[in-house]
Amino acid sequence: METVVAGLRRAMVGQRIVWARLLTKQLKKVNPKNFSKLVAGKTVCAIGRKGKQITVELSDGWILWVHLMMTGKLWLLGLDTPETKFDGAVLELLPLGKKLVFYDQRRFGRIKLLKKEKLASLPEYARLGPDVLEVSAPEFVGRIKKRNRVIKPLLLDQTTVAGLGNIYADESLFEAGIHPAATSSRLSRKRLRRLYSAVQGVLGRALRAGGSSIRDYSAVDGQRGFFQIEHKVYQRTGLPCPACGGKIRRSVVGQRSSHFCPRCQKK
DNA sequence: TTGCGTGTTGGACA
DNA sequence: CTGTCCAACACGCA
Repeated sequence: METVVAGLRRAMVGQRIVWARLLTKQLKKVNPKNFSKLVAGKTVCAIGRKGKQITVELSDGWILWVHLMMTGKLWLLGLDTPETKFDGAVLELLPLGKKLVFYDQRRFGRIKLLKKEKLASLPEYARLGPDVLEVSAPEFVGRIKKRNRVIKPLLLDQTTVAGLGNIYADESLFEAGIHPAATSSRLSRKRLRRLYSAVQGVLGRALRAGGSSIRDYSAVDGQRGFFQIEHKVYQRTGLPCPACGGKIRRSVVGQRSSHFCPRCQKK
């Protein structure tokens, strides 16, 4: 996410949108036919991110808000790149000479067009806890400690902390030696501080490696597979634990698959 | 052929 | 407050 946003920011800020097209019917208040009229001629003045939500701020105070969900992508592609049936929105940028494409195979992703001052009251935005890359250790520990929930789903709950997904949650819990089904309120502050360090360490390494952690995740230019992160437990069911050599197990916790080492990770 | 699993979230319901 | 089930959707894979 952060890598995607950084790439978009580098390329898009200051660019003028000369043409746009909306192909999804998601924007109930915006007629697809008027979409281009609403955004064309505007300049991109900033790209923001909180948790997994991305904002493209335009020069007239409107914001294009995007959540990529499972399979959404934001790509900067050559103007001659053919359209696909999974393109949800397209913005043509000059003088860059590329188009920003919101591509989403499974169509879970969401986009909205709203005034800047309405962002804070957007329910899904207002709900978010502090961004995981900005939260302090004491706040992280406090927010988890005061809840009485299974730790893995609590980490995935974006109101706890915004930005953690299934892969990094599994990797972080492994790094911290905490079982995904452990109860949040029963974890000692010491272990939660260790979890905080693990989260920051895992995310820091991922960022330094270029951000992508999965096979078909792609950089903004659509090139794929450049930066592969070695997962220690995620989708390594049955393989040896990198720490103790025991078998990594998979179980479902809070309706999401979880990968962990039963020997290294305790409740 | 069929069913399962996949990076996410929100709503209904107990 | 907490947990569970399901839905949105397309596709790879055994």
